[in-house]
Amino acid sequence: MTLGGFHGEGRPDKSALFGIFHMAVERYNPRDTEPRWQKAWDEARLFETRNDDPRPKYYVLEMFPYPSGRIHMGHVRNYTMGDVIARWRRAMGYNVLHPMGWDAFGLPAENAARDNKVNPRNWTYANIETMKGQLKTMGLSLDWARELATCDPAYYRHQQKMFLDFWKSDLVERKSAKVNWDPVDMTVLANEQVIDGRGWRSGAPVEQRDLTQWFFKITSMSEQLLDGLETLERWPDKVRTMQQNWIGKSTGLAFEFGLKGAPEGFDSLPVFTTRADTMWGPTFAAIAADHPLAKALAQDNPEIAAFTAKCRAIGTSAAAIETAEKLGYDTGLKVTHPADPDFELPLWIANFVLMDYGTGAIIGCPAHDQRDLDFARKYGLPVVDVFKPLDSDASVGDEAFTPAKTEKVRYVHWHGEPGTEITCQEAMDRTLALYEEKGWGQGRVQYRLRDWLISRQRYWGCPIPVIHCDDCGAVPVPADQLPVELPMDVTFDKPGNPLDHHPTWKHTSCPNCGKDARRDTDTMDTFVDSSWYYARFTDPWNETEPTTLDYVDGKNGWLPVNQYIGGIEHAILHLLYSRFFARAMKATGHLNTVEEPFEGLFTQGMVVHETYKVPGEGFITPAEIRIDDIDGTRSASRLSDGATVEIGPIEKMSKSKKNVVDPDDIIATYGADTARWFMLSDSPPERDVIWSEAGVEGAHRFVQRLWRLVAEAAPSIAGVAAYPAKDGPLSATSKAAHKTLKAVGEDLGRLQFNKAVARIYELTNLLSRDLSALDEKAGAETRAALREGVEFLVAMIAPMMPHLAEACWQEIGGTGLAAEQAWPAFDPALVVDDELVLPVQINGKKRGELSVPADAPPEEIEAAALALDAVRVALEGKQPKKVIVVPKRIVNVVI
RNA sequence: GCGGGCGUGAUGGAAUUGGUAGACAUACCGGACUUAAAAUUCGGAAGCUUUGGCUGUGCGGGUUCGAGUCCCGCCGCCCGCACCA
Repeated sequence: MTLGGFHGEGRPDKSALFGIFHMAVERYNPRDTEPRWQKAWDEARLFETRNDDPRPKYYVLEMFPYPSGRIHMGHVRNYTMGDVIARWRRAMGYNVLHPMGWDAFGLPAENAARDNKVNPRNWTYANIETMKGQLKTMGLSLDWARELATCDPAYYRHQQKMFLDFWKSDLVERKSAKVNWDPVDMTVLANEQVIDGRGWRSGAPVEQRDLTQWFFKITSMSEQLLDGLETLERWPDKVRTMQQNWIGKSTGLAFEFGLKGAPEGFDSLPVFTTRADTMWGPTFAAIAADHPLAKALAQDNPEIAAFTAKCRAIGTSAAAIETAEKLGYDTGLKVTHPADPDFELPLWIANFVLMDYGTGAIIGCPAHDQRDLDFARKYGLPVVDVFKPLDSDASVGDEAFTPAKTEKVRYVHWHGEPGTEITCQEAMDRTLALYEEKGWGQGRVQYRLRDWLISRQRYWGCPIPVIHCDDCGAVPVPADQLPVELPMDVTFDKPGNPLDHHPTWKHTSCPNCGKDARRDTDTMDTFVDSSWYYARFTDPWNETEPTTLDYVDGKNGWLPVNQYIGGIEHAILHLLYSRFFARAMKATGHLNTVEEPFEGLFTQGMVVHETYKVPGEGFITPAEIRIDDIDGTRSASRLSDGATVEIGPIEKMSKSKKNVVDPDDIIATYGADTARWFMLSDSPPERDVIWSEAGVEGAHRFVQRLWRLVAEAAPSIAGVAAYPAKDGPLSATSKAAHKTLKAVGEDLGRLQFNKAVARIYELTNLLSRDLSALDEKAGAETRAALREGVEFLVAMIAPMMPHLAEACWQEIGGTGLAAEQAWPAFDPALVVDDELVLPVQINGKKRGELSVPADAPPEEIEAAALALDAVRVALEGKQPKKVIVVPKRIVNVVI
């Protein structure tokens, strides 16, 4: 299972050397040819895109990488898919924008700086250099002239400007809030970056802290972000659903309880409920442990203080929440119902009420809410049925009655006539109308989405361009002082924020009053950087503005991105932030019209690989082992000493499992085309692909086979004009070629690369039979038809295996570069069959076949089917009950 | 718990959206070539079978002339969200 071996040197194999079969054709040697073609593309500047090109535009973008050091197989898969689309659209006549850049800010650079005493900037740029070199070996058709790095002041100066513009437009806010603190990364995190109560990078349980921080007011666009999802027809439903859930819209009734005996300043208690129809069934009210009223009560009641402390101690982790029992503390206070001041309820503090959602206070209606019921049963609170099923008079036991809102029920305890049978929705609507009319409450829309916390107590990020003055407060850095650049002389030897530790950087004067003042030492969340890079690519040369309105969107502009490709892990984070940013940029004049930045989104699956373990020692890499397969039983051993190796489960490639395959090794051994072809074959692109040595070998065999096929045929078809065979023995081949061309185009349009690959295999199998029969005696028509077939094949592989396509194109004497050739047009007349083979069924089971002209009338087909031997035998001279003829599909004789 | 997706040979997966199930590939087996292997090339292969067929797309029903595909009920796996009032 070594990656080196016999392929590497590209020496011709023996059969070719001795000319056993056809003329001697040397093995295709990608290591030699691929760099040559890459150079040819560069010199021809084929992939540099002009903004003023009049052809229709197509913008293909893959999520740009974090410069971690080296590219991995996930990048190879992602960028191969994007490149296929880019090259194919180019061949279709579009002016294609296909740029690449670097998501270059982030914590790993700081960790590297701390551990290896290097500057984060130098570390980052060194990684960019390496990875750019790796991407170049993949043969991607990228416009490197537009390359950008988010850590470049030339980029982040515009981000600082937009931050200030957003602030002016009331889209930014500095506020004190309970925030997520990651104790390992020593910074705050946005809600979206906390997964199961842990930091998304560090995995450490986050703590809640009250801090004053900068927020983007993404909640001001909740409704637009939700509505916009409807328009994203070329997004996966899964991602749309996830965003919908994240925004979490709910509609209901907002009202206020009256408060009796509460501390000074607490006259009423605002509450939100989605079940207005249950307003006559509550038996208690409850507030969160962090509710201001609970805090006030805790101040002079040690028991309450102890209880609220206990609630907080349970923590926020998923496991803790799942096992947590409902806990409550009766405050002794009473609340009064908005519709009837004499209707009093006890006020509890309960651990299952969240301060983050709604108002942090609930109305407890046990009969129709499971949580409330559990709580009521535990503390012996009454349970009052508001409505019952139509067919039963039973009261609620230990299971709350929570029918769908559209279900009709019988209301027994509400403001209307008892016994009314209506749907819950109807009852809610009526209650809401009544409450609004009487002034007891109002309809309200509630969202789960929180504002986007962007402050990070880190060094390697975009500085927040704000100066804090004791007299003037937070003051924007004046435009002529932008960018606020990061200092280079920083140390990472003590924990915390290096910008804060820097001896001089933060000290400045107030732009307003001139007094001594301090710079904001926080930097922006790196998701801010990636929220607008797609717009910057449209004119990265603009020094004065983030975008150039003529080019960014609108009539002659690029946005929205026509096809965006990346991992599902950004379903909420990056994609939601970017959608917000586009709207904010439009609101501040940095975009003309576009609100949705990504018209088409594709989320590709992961690259996974078997894991290997030496018992007692741990994981080892695929390169260190060999696999033996004896009668279908696979076993593995270590190359160095023959030790037994356990073959473990297939998992996402990761350093810790050591199941990674280095793209450099693969490209050095097999070439970029093999790696690209393998990534596109077999697995549907949205699913995980299992990287296997056998699979790569198979892909490589096809590269060699196709090359041999074309090279051997070249002398016979070079200089021949391509023309399809309309009749004769080759007409079937020509038809297959045109059909394949049509189908592959359709597959590529839907990003179904695996299907396109399978069709190309089929055509190759067909052509190889015809080509091996080709000799000097072949007629002009045969040569023309085969020439066309080969040309189609080259055109179809060109987006996927661009180097091999160039080599083949050159071999058959094509002019110019394959990368510049137009996608061929199929002949509509050749993709329809004039003779069809119809399956003939008897009672739904296939019993024969029938060859008929495509335009044969159904009666004729029926007659022919009935004349078949198999049918005649089955009929035994009787009449069929029914004969179904589905044109171009099937005949079914029912007996 | 809620929401979404999936279940097809040894394996990855096709199946024109209700019309020949298993395309194509991987692995495997056999022939040719070779001293031998690799490479190449040709061929085989869902299962059972009394050779006429029968069974077969997680399981059980249903609709239909016809179901991998649609409907109902289960089972299993994956993903997302979750004490969201």
